[in-house]
Amino acid sequence: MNLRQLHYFHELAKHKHFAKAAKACHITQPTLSASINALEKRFGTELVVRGSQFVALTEAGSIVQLYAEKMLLDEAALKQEISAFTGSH
Amino acid sequence: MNLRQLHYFHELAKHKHFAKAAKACHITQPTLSASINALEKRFGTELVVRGSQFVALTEAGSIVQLYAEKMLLDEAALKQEISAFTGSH
DNA sequence: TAAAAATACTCCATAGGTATTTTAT
DNA sequence: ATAAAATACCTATGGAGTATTTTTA
Repeated sequence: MNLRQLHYFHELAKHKHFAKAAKACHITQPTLSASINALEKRFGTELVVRGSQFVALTEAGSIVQLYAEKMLLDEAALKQEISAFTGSH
Repeated sequence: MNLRQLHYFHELAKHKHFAKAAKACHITQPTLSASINALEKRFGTELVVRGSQFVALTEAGSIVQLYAEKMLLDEAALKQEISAFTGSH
């Protein structure tokens, strides 16, 4: 599990479409698929329901989404604080 | 920037000693050094003061430490929630 | 049958290690 | 002199891509 995977997962949860999420992440669809698969393997549970008209999150997926959002906001805030710091010196 | 780097950094901030922190992370000292260097390069600022009797954090390093602690706790909580979830089904 | 995701590969970047050197006590 | 961190080098894993196949609406 890493922040990149959480970012990709968050975009997938938002778009509910692998190819569109991949485009938003500036990567290809197979790369996004592989990343989501790796995350599911790591957690030992499926995070998305595949094969229907739209992609839905599983219960576990919803939990991941909540934490992903929070942690990605923290990541952005940290980068912001550090860049502001370096900029002022 | 990734969670692994934040974990290593957090252990370094705790131990104030590269070799001891590396041991706590179950990696070697050069690997920890490289990871910290990569983090500093990414942020464009030094995070630790080197070359004295003890390792101190820079101002930027203190900010990183705060976020690292928070994000690592979130990571642990997420893993916990997911494992509890998978365990119950 | 068309679109969406999965699969099968290939390639490169980076995280890891061991051995060694440099640098301060 | 010794201990701590840096550097040099090598290896392996994993994240990226392209091309293709499978699947389902």
